[in-house]
Amino acid sequence: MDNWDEIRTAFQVARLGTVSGAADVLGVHHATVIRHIDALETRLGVKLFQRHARGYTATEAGEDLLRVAQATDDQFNQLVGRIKGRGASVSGELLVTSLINFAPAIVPALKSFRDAYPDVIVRYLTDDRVFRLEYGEAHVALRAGGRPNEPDNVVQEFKQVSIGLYAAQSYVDKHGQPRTAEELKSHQFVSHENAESRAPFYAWLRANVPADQIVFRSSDQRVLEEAVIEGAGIGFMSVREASSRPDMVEIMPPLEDWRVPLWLVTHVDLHRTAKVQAFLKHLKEYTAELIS
Amino acid sequence: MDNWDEIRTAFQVARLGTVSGAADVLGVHHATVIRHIDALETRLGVKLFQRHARGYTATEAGEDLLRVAQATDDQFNQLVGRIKGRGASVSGELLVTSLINFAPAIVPALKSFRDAYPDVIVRYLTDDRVFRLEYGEAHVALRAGGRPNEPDNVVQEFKQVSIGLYAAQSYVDKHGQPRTAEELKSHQFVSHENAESRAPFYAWLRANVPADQIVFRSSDQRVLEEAVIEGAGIGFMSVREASSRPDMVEIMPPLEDWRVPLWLVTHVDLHRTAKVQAFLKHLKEYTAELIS
DNA sequence: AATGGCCCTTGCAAAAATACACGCAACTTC
DNA sequence: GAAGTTGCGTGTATTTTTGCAAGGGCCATT
Repeated sequence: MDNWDEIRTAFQVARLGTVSGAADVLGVHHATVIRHIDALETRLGVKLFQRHARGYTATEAGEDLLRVAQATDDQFNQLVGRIKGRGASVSGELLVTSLINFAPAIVPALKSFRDAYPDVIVRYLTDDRVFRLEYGEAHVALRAGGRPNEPDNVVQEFKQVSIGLYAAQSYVDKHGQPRTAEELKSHQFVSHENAESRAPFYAWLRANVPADQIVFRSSDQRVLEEAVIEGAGIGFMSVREASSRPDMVEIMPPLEDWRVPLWLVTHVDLHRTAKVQAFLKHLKEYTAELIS
Repeated sequence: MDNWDEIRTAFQVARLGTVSGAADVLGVHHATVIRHIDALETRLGVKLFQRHARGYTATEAGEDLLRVAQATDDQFNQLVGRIKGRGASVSGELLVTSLINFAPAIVPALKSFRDAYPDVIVRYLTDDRVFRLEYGEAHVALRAGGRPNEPDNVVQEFKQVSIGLYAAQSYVDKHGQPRTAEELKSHQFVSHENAESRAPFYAWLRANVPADQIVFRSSDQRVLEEAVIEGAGIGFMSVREASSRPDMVEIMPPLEDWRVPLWLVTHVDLHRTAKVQAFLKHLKEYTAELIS
């Protein structure tokens, strides 16, 4: 059955009993209604209406169509109500994604958001791969590093994470605390597996510390943090993370250059929706206590 | 929600995930599909799909539409199946109408028809007024007298009822049996209330018997028959009806002129349907034993 | 019996929807 | 990485659909 519009036309004719009445309701010309009915009957090979001087009377087939189309009309009206309401209200699912590193900061924000909008079901996805907003994999993504520039994505600068150089108290007890840039070069370091990491603080490390002093490498940031905490060497850590731990020793004051910008990214098609806007607003207001 | 076709288009896009695929299924150009989606989204004010290089991915609203439209598609397909099946098979209601006089003849035919087609529900309507086929009041009408000539009605000649002039044995016992036309004029007659009745045998009566000899009148044919049977006077009765009663005396042999033609009338919109055709065929085959 | 109103029907012109064609971007494969 | 495939986006021409207006039938009322 192609051409649902003809069914809709026939529905109104069956409901109202006249072609003229249906034409008025549908906002089209009488002739159009007649042509729709004729086309539908021809395609079905069955008369849907009996024509007479006072209008159109539905046959059994027409009555059957009336019942089905009435249900359809109701369903569609409800659908439109839901869709329009969904656009205006904050409900349904909210898919947020980030690197796993940000989970400790994001999760409380999500919890708080859910408290504010109990109709929302939160799904927070983390993975090493970058989720593709344009495939509908996420509504909001938190990205770090260089400004994302995918087309069709709306990018907002969110915050900058201050990064400092730290060692565990146990490391300092054992190896001493470097005081000058020259002393640094003889210390042991923890760093990222990928030597060409684009992060500015890793670039700084490559420039200021011999490669053979980097004694512990991993591809996972959480592993690197653990290594520093365990005293395996000197390494980078967010200021916020380090200050929440009692036994971290700041080796150098954080440099401007080391700061990592964070970006909130949404797909352009979803950016305007009330739900996404509400979440972005909530996240920014929550920001005071935010981000490791 | 106007434009159900756009919902159908969106349904296929949501189902298949690509505009091109939907266009193939729908048998239209992919540009048409894009325009439908754009129009629908503009009207709703909500994005139904996220566009990306691999196709279209449904948003929440799109998913909702998909579910509703899938149900609608199923409903419509079932509807088409029922309607086409109804056209081809013999089922549903069959509305037959006639004057009450023919009930004794019609009812057995209807019974036999129902035995042959058990899926049919028979409704047999009788009334003094003429049922209007064009309003869908009946599928098949049995009419007597002059050939019906309403437009849009298909008229078939069915049978002719032979009418004779009869009296009850009790009447003959009391008043004797007239042998000549002259003797007839002094007998008592039962006739129709409406003196101008167009039936040819009543015209004959008016021409051959003085009005004041018509001593019993009624507007109901069944009453007139009862009157004749009770011996109230001489009256017309179908040959078949009279011959089924033992105590009827034929006053005159039936004249050619008195024969009443019967007509089977159907509305042109219904005449071609299998159900009506089956009934007409059945009725004609049943005709051997038919019609009082 | 005549008349006005309502409604359907049909030919023709205008308008709208559609197909076509080309361009572009992303992904796949060799 | 270069060529091929797939799929979307948009301007233009064509086809289809629609609106218009005149015609005719039926019904109810006068």
